Amino acid sequence: MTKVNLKMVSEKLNVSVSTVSKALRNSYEIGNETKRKVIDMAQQMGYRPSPYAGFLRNHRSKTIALVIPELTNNFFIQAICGAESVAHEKDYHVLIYITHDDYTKEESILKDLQSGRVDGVVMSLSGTTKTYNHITELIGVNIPVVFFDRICYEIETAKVTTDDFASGFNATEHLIKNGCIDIAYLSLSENLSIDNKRAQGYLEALNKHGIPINKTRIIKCSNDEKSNYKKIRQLLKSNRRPDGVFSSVEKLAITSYVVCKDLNLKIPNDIKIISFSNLRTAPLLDPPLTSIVQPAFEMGKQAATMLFKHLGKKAIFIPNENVVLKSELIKRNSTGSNNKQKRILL
Amino acid sequence: MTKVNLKMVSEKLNVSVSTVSKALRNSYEIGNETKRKVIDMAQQMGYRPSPYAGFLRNHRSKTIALVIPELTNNFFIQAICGAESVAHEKDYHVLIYITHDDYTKEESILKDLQSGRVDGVVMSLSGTTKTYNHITELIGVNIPVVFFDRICYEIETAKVTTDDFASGFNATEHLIKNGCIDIAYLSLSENLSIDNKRAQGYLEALNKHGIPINKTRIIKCSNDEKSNYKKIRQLLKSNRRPDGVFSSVEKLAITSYVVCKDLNLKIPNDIKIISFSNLRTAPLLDPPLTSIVQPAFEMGKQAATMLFKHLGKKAIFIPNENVVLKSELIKRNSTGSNNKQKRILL
DNA sequence: TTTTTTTACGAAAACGAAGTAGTTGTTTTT
DNA sequence: AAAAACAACTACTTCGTTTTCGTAAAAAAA
Repeated sequence: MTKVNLKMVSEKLNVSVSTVSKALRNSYEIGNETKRKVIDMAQQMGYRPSPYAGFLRNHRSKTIALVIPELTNNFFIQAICGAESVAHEKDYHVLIYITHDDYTKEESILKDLQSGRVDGVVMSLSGTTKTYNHITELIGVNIPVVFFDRICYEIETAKVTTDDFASGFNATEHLIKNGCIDIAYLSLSENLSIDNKRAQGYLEALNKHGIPINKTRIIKCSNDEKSNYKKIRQLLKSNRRPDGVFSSVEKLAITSYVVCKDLNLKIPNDIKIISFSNLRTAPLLDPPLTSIVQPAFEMGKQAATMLFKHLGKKAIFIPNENVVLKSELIKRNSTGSNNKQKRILL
Repeated sequence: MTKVNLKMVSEKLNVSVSTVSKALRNSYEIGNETKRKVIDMAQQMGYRPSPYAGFLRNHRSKTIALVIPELTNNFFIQAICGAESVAHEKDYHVLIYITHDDYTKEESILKDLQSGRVDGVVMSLSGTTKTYNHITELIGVNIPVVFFDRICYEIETAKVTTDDFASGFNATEHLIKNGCIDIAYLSLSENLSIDNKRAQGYLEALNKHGIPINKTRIIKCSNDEKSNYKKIRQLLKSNRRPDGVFSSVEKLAITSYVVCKDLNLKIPNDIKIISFSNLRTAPLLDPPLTSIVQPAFEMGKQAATMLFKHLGKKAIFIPNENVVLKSELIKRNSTGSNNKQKRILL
C-alpha cells in the first residue's frame, strides 16, 4: 500500500483531479451526489493531503517553531506544554529546537527557519546571545517571532515575562527578613534580560535594608555543571561564607543543595537558600525549597496565543506588547524554620 | 524584504533558474565563474531553498516526529534530548506531539502523520492504547515507526527498552532485603508492556522469597493526580498498610512522598519507597529516593539511530530488533538507613 | 423558441526547486 | 576540413494541491 494522492482518487472515480479537490474542500461547485462519492472513496482509499504540496500554493506551513535554550529545566518544559496546547488547538504543528544556550546554534537554527519552514516562532534567548541580527533577519522575511521569559528588548514584537525585578526584590527581602545580612546572588548569564532584572531587584533590596553591596557576592555561573559546582563550593567553603543564597535558576539551587550536603552545611541554619524554580519536588526536598514559581505553562500559552493572533495576515508585523505575569513566592523551610509548611500542595 | 526564491536570484543575474539551481548544488554543468557569481548573489540576497518545494520532488521531508505520552516526566524529557541530538546531527527536524496518555489523541496524531509530513516516527505508547491499527496503518504507508520504553510487541519494528523485568525483580528484592514483607506495587497502566514486565518482576521476587501474593497490593493508578493521591492515601492510611512501596513511575513516588508527609509517616522507618525515576533531585529529597534510573537519553538516542538507519531507502521495512539497555538501581535512604549515601552525584 | 442563467464539472496554470533533455558555441579528434 | 566531443548554459517537465477560468448541459427566463 503506497501513499494515495488526488489523482489516484480521481482515476478511480473517473472524474478530474479538480473535482476531487473541490469536493473534499466542500466547494459549492460540486454536486452533492459527486461529493458523497468522492468523500467516500477518499476515505476508503485512505487519502491524506500532502501538507507540503499544500504549502507550495498557499504559503502556510501550519507549523510553528519553539526555540528553547534547554529541556532539562522544568520552566521550559511547562512553557512548551503551554505553547503546544495552543498550537494543537489551532491545528498547528510544533517543531522543537534546542539551542543548548549556544548563540551559534541559535543563529544557525534561525537562519534555517528563514526558509519558510514555519509560519512563526516562539522563543527564549540563549544565554550566550548578545547580538540579534539573526532574529531581525527572520522577522525581516516575514516570519514573526515572539519571546517569552528570556526576551530581547531591542526587537519590536510581543513578549511575555514575569515580574522579575519585583521577584528578585521580594526574594532578597525575604532572606533579609529571615535574618540574612550577607546574601550571594547566583547569576546564570549577564546577557539575559531576566537575569539582570533579578539582579537589580536583589541589589535594590540590599539597598533598601542598608546592606552594603559586595560585587564578589554576585557569582557568574554558566551551563557547565562542574564549573558551577566549583564556584558555589568555593563560595560556601570560605570561612566568610554568605548566610543566604538567592539562585536565579533552579539548577543552581540544586547544585547549591549538593554543595551544602557535601560540605555538611545545614540549610537553613548555616545558610538559607531561595531560588526561582518550577520543581515539582521542591516541597519534598531536604529541606523544602523556598521557591519563586513562574507561571510557566501560562507564559508559553500566552506567547503562542499572541503569535497566533498575527498569523494569517499577509505582511506580519507584531507591535511591541509586553505581557507581564506574576510569579509566586512560596515560602518553605530552606529559608527558615518559621516557614514550615503544614500541608503540601504539588 | 520578502522571501527570495530561485527565480529572483536568476533575474538579478540574467541567467536561467536552472543555472542558479545547479550552481548552488555545485553541478559540473556550470562554469566556475558563474558559480561564484550565483553563490555570492544568493548569499547576498539571503536565499534559502524552500523545504516544501524540495519535498514535493524527492519526497523527503527531513523531519521526524516524536510522539510522547507526556512532557512532565524526566524520563521522556531526557529521551527527547537523546533523539533530538541524533536528529540534529543528521540535519533533520523534529516535530513533537504529546498524547497526554490518551489513545484518541495518539490515533489522530498518527492518522495525520499518514500525510507524509514526516519521514519517520519515534514513539512511546500512550497508557490507554489497546489496539494498534493506527500504527500498522502508518507503517503501511511507508512511514517507519520505532518504539522506545512503552513498546508494542505486536508490531514488527525496532524497539528500545530497558530490562524491566529484572529491574522490577531487583527493586522488590531490595525492599525485601531491607526488611519489607508486605510490598505494594503502584502500577500506571495495565496496558503498558513495561508496566506488566515490572509487575512480573515484582511478583517473581515475592515468589522467590516466599511472600504470599496479595492482589490488592497492586494499585492501579492513572493520569489523574487527584485520584492517584486518594488511592495511595487510602493504601497508606489503613491500619494494615504495607511496609514497602514499589512505584513504577516517578510521579507516583512523588505522590507517595506527599501522602507520607500528610499522614506523618516516616520514610524509611514506617514505610520504604523505591521507584523508577530520572529525577535530578532524587538524592536531595527527604529522604533521598532509592531509584531505578533508566538510561533515558541513551534510549532516545538509540531509538532515533535505529530509525535513521532505515530512512532513505525506497520501501522501508524495519525488521524486529530489540535493544535492551540496563537500568541502574541507586540505593538511597528511602529504603533504609543502611543505604545512606556518602557523596552525592547528580 | 430563443436567450440567459445556473449547475456541475474539467483543463490548465500556478507554487519553488530539481533534474532531463536539449541547444548553443567551442575545442578536440581523425 | 569534417566529425565528434565537450563545456556551459536554457527550456521544460515533474512533484501534489489549489484555484482560476472555461464550457457543456440543464434549467429558467424571455
